[in-house]
Amino acid sequence: MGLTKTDLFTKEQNELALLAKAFAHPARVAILQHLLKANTCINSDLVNELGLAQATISQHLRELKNAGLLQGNIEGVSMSYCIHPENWNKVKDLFNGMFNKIQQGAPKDECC
Amino acid sequence: MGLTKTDLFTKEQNELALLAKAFAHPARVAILQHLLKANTCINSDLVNELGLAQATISQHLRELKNAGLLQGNIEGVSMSYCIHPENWNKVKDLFNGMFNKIQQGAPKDECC
DNA sequence: AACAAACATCGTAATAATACGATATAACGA
DNA sequence: TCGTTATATCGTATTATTACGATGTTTGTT
Repeated sequence: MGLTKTDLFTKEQNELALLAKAFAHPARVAILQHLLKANTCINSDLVNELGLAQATISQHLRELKNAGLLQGNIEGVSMSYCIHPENWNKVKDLFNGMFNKIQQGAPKDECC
Repeated sequence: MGLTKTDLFTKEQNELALLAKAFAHPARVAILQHLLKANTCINSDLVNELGLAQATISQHLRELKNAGLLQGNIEGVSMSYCIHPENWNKVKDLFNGMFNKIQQGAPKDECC
């Protein structure tokens, strides 16, 4: 036990869950929000900004990159990160595909 | 260590992360998708639908309820769950507030 | 070449999440 | 009342996440 049963679910369900997991830590939300403002940043910017250790920031950046939300470019001695625009919009559409499935004028006493 | 440093982040960042965590498991995504279609369901529906144990489904339902995404009503001997419409729309707006902050016509070589 | 700056990765301790059997509770029907 | 049905909760084994010091690697500088 303790292991998510991935095979029980659809590809879309697993994909959505993995993406949500990328957003599921305040440090990663903070990194994304910082990037939305600043466009670009490096590891040490975030260490100063957030107050977490360098190794911790690096780990969060890797997870965001693995999820496809960020891309990184070598910029001299440092690593420049930014949001991956295409993927960002795909993720946005994927979430909204779910968010918008709700019936707005739902029958009043259908449920709760 | 191993404990998220909530105090380092803003209220919004922590709130977004908590909500994302609710979406961060394929079983919970599946439950939400089922509810978007069926409007209403009970625990045992989901046990049949998803193939997880009753206790596991109950646990996932509680997490979705705690996150404010679901509401539940006693319906005779069973518990009827549905999506919480107001909160659902609030969550949608919260996520889109982030998703839409990206500059669409971003400068080409600004970053990556 | 030697040093510094910027990161990534490793190792690991602490904590959280996942899954489910077992058990408790509450409502309905015979 | 007694049994059945539907769930919630408890306990717990397993796995995943989080955080950071230590160390390695790469690039630029003197």
